[in-house]
Amino acid sequence: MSIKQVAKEAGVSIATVSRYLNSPEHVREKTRLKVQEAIDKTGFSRNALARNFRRGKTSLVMVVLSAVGDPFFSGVMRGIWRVARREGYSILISETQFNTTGFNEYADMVFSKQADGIILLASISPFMRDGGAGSSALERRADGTVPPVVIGCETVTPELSHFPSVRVDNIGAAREAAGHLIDLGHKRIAFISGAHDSLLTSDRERGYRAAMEDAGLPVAEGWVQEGQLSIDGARRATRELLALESRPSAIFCATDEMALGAMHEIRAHGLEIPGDISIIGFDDMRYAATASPPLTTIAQPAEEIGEHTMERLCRAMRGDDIGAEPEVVPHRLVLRSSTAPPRE
Amino acid sequence: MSIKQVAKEAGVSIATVSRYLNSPEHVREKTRLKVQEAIDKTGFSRNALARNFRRGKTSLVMVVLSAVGDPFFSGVMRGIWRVARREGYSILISETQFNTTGFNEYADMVFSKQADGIILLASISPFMRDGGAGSSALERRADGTVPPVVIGCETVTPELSHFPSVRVDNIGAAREAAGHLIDLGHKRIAFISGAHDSLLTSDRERGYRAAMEDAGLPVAEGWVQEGQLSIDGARRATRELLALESRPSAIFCATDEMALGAMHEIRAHGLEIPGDISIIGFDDMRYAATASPPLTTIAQPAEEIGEHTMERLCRAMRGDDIGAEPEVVPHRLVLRSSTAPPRE
DNA sequence: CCATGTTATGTAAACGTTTACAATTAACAT
DNA sequence: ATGTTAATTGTAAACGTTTACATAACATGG
Repeated sequence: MSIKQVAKEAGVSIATVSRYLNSPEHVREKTRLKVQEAIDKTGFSRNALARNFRRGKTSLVMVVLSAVGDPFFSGVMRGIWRVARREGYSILISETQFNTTGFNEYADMVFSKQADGIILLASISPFMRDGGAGSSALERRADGTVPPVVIGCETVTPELSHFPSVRVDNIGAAREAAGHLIDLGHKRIAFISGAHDSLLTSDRERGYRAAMEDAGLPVAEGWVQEGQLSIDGARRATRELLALESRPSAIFCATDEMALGAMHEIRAHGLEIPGDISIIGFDDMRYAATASPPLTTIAQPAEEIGEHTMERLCRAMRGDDIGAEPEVVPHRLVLRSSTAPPRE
Repeated sequence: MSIKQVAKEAGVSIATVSRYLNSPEHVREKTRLKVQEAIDKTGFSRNALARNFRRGKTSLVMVVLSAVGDPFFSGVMRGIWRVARREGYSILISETQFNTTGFNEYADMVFSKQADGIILLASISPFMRDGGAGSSALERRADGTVPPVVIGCETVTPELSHFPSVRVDNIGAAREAAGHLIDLGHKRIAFISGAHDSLLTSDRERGYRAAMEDAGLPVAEGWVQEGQLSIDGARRATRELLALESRPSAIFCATDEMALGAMHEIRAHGLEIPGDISIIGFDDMRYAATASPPLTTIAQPAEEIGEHTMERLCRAMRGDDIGAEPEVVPHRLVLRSSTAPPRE
């Protein structure tokens, strides 16, 4: 079962077996054969627990996301996996969903050697939730050590700005999305954001507001609604929007997920898309194209984001200094059929 | 940094510190205070690597699924997480997507202590891909040890039938779905399956065929198409179906994902759903309700499946004998607007 | 104050690797 | 042969915990 048995079986020392496993080129052909034979015979498989312990690394990377089900994240994940596999890492996933795990609890994971590094894809609180077990990683950085963390596709709060990120230019992209509606001739444009504390959508809201301002258009009372990043939330938000006396002729949803909800609600009211109301989303997730009508949206290069994020993290884990600058990847406006000039 | 430093700082032995961490009730109040103080002062956080090594368990469970993005799986994951968190496990996720990792490579993960147990949500090959590094877990079972594995929502091949599963009655449910179409008066009913080697959908196909046979309806040449479990695959399959001279008036898709693709293709041909063609899916994933028209489908209790699977695995990891019987959870036909009586 | 039982703490071994260093062997030129 | 160097193998310590066992401290009742 253990290296020791194999050594005995092969008539060599445990060091030789270990070497055979780690650098076979350093053991003589003849010995190699003996050892391999012993391994086959004993059915040995090296204890990863002991190995990782001895080497002081877990070979695990923790990925924190808000919802596994999100089709956009799944693209990012695929990119992460690709390089993880190449670099010999396994991926540990944590969903923040309802619980309010703070940043420090994740940082602690690397200090307590549960993972070698962390990728943050979700908005998490930069502060620890009170009552934590006396561990405060953010402060412990005083030791000089910063846990290897990379933030993918997420706006960074000032407190977390020590860490690098890989993302799209959310403000610019949102500006472009709103700009598209403005170019079509829309004047009454609403915005469905995430939650008020979601960093993810706050930059997009900023872009929306900037575009409106640039065009000299007002953002009327009630035109910015929270959609909770969910389908149902977006339906509620849309209902509010449709009840407004200055009902918008176009809605910019901060995520495709919410756009789907909005479209559903609009149809439920017997209105047409894009005839009565235009809709534009953000993410270009898998189901955007099969929506009816197919959804106009901003595409993010999900896999690329994943790959770059993981690559950067790998460098950080190797000990390289990767700085704290955000890496901006290109977005793209994807024109489909959910947007059109306003009717009037 | 280590327990040793804390011990020195607190003026106690390392055993006491360890006990303080694992069973504080066994250390005197006064000592507890000293130790806690020392921990705070040194900023100690216990090395999980060493701990797991010593205890011989990883506290990790590997979940194998075909695609993270699948909204149905994400429901299952949520259930798994809930009990994982409660039982102190973290979740390692592996996506089979393109690579053909076989069962043995996963079984090896528990023998090599990379994970304590495995949950299989995807169809994987029961055999090892050749060229594996001399490890054959399936044979090593001769040692009497069976790695703790539970199969969720998946039909089991004979080779894997040593392992328990938690799933819906796929045959019965598919029968019900096809039956619904038959009850509506459809006679020409097509079926879009997964891949030919996908265990997932083969039972559903069986149910479909059984229902057709029961009703004395023929399954004409070309009425069963492979949709590759993907949107695009389903679009291609649907295209084939629409080109048939005996064009079906209803299509039963083995998954909602494919149903979305089918609907998209049908609309692209200028046909109406359910007017010209009825569609029924399977899974009741999140986006089924927001499709246009909302999709009639078979709902599976995703979270419940996840919970039960994980619970059973926990028992297995604890060493209990959990048998190999499948646990069948209830499904439910969800009537929405994508099905209607045939026009003629 | 002693005997006794209970509870708290310390000592030291163990878990299965990896790896620095020492020791041996092989290879080769003299 | 003999020395010199390089390649291979062995010895043993180390990694940070947990835990069985031994010991010490304390409390209780006589």
